[in-house]
Amino acid sequence: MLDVARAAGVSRATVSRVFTAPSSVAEETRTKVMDAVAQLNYVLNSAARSLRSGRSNTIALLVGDIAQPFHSQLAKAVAHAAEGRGYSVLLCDLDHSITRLERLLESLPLQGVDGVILATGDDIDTDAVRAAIREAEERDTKVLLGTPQLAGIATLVMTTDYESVAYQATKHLLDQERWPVALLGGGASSVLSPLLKQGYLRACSEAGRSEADAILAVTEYSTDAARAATQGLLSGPVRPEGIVASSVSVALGAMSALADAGLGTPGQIGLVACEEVLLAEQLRPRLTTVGTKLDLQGAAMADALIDAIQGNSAESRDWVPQLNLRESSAR
Amino acid sequence: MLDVARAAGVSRATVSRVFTAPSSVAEETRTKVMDAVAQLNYVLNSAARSLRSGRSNTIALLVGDIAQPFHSQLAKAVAHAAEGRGYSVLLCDLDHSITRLERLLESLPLQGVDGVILATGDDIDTDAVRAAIREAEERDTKVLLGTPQLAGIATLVMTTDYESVAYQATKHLLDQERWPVALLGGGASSVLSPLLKQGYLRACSEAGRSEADAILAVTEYSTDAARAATQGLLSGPVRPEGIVASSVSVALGAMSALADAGLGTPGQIGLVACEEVLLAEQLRPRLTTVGTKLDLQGAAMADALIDAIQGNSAESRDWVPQLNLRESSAR
DNA sequence: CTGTTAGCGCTTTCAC
DNA sequence: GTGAAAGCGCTAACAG
Repeated sequence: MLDVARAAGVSRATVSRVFTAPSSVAEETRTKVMDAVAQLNYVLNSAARSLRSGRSNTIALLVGDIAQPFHSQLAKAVAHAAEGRGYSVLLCDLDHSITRLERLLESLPLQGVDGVILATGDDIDTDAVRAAIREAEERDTKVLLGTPQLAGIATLVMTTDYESVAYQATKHLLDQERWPVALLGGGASSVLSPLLKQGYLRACSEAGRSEADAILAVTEYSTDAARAATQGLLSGPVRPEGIVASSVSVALGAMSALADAGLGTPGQIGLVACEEVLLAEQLRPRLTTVGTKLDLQGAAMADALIDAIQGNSAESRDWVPQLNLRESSAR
Repeated sequence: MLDVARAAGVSRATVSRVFTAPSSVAEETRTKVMDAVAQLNYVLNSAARSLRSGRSNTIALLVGDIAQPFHSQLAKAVAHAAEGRGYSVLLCDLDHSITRLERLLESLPLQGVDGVILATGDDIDTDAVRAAIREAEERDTKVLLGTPQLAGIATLVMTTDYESVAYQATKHLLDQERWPVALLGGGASSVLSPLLKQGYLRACSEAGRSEADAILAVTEYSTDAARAATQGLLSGPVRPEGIVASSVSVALGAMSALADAGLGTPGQIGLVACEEVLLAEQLRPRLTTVGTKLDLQGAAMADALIDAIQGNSAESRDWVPQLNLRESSAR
């Protein structure tokens, strides 16, 4: 830095200012410095910068499972938005482990990340997590929650309205005169389950169907479990004409079971998944979904978090999902 | 740190040594320090540490497209292995842009990452990339290449033998007495294409099929393009009895076209994909693949890179893929 | 608008 | 086996 300063005939402080507060430096001086920087191929040392300023220009992205399309698409959007604003993204895969989450939430702020995005559908409401989030915020590490849980506790929340997701999915099938319609998924590990159930039941009752006739096929969020559950449904006393799958994995299980039962062709049993991912377009039949645009939502998450970090006002937001009509629910 | 030192009745230097070279500190002193650390809830400041030591305990993972299952599964494995060794992972999505790659390769080493894993199948052989890798190595930032390209240039290379992938996939179909067998995919943007083609042709010629009878259905690596290409194949003069799809996306396109043509049921046209991902198990028909175990390969990548960073001997390796027999190629 | 100054918290010789 | 001392490269008051 001293070399640059000398080459430009200024002090190191001025060189620093050119990077941190360009507007506070005279136009002319700035160009001189920039020239010297270019000439000497100078780059700021980020470690020194972090040490001195207390900011690392790094955010951590914590996801339930990066191998899931939903999370990897979200990660992509977050990474691009962050890069655009000069931030690096630390990838932390929780692998559905709450212990790991607690550990990360405790260590990351001390590690020096400026912010954390927490995106998972898993149940994470423990004392340790609450305490860690509170501590993080006290240490001036901003936390953005991408889950309906713990909403009050973090400065920023950016969730999807999952009640509406299931409502729209169910209503769509009911509007096609399908009945019964089953809700598939909703294992206890996910905090989305009760929300999806609410939306499902609301659509049912609005359509004049009693709760007693509703079919809640509770199953874990794995494809295998969902396939088995669907098989049970198909061979049960009342075969559903529509299925609302709580995730894409679950929908894949349902599709398998339908295909095995010779019901794979669109038009017979309607299927809607409660997540919008690229894969939906690549399957056959193409999968109807209800969900938000992940690229927009991910970018908004990064932007909001970085705004908060930089002291700009940032707004929490509840995202309204949309129906993406495709073949799997064609009439 | 001073607090800890005082509480333990030692100097700051000793506290530091407890973290950096525990074996150089007397057993007794070490426990005293550890106790003080626990008591005071002390954590090393990573920025200061990086500044002073010149190491950041951070590696960057550059992937062609994190939204692709192949890359997100790899990322998961890398993240876990790195975490286990005390390293953080910076996620960089190239989004298939070589400009972005060049920029990252130039900036990351200066940013202070200790190592870089570059995993993409795209063609990245430009002067700028070669220069950037060389410079990175000169700056003591280790580079691990997860691509068959530029092999000589980086200290570490960890590739999959894609010639063998296509060879095995093709041979598997030929062994089932299927003919003709088409190779689907292989657009010019991917450096894997020529390797896959080689393996495919080798299997054909070993089975006594002449190159003239081979079917190379060149298409981009997108599902839509692959579907169209498969449709062309099915309505062409010689309908193939087997298809080797160069990626899962391509295989999805082929599956769509087969389903549309009423050939979706296993047993009619055999399909094998040249990547092993979790999704293969979730589809119906389940997709036969040839590929390596991504969790092992990703972990090995992280381990090798970190070994190299830490000055331990690290070995490059060419991974031998395996056939994962599933329904899509059932007889 | 620019320079001076005083560290940020840690590691690492070098003595002892 | 441990301590003293000297910075790593940068930023942020504070003057001017």
